Amino acid sequence: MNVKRTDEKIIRKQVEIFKALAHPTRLQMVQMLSEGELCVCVFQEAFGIDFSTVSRHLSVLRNAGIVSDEKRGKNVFYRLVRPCVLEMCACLENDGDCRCGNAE
Amino acid sequence: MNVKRTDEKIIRKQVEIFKALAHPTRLQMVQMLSEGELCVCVFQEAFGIDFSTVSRHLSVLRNAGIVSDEKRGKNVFYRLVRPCVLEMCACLENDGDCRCGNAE
DNA sequence: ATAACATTTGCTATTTTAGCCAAATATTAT
DNA sequence: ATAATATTTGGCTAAAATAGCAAATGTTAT
Repeated sequence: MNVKRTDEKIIRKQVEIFKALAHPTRLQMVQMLSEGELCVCVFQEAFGIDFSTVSRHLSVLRNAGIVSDEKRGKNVFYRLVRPCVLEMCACLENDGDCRCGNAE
Repeated sequence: MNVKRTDEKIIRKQVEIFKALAHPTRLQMVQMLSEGELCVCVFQEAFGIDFSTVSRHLSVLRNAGIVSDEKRGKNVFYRLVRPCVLEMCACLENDGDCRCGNAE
């Protein structure tokens, strides 16, 4: 059988990105960033979890290349650098009736 | 701070889908299905892993609503029911230069 | 220099996921 | 009915992900 197989390296990168998005807190973080950059403290307040946990989640997103960070003063601001993830989420929201790209 | 927060139920569903895609074997399965339905045995051969493992991966994809299964004769065929995941993968493939939806 | 604040990193306990084997189930062939 | 084939499920173990606490780091204010 010669079914299409994608390059291993590409698969690994895609998996890393999907993995990063595969957590409720991180996914909400991404969506909160749709309006623009946010400081770490904002996430901490919004979720009411430990700072260290917030930081870890953000670093998962950063390592996957979904967000970038910038230090200004004593704060660190995160911003979305891969806005297409919002498209993905929007697409998935139309549950069961997803015609995006009508790939068929 | 009144940042946008998506409905919890929607988030959970999205997370389930991303989680399903967040594994190299499953992601390749999805891409193999882009050409059309495939029998379980094809995946088994392609990956050389245990049948039970193949079956488990497929059920993760099915529970997430990404594929559907149909039994015909003594075989079970899986097919993609959410082709937009292919769009997502294609988008992520343009590493670092993803302008899809130009959401910015 | 010291203190206060914001964030990250090291460590540990807990939970979740992955993958195999063996057993169960379902379908077709004999 | 029995055997052979295809797939799923239960049980188990190893590996990975999550979350909190405490300590470390870097930045601004005193």
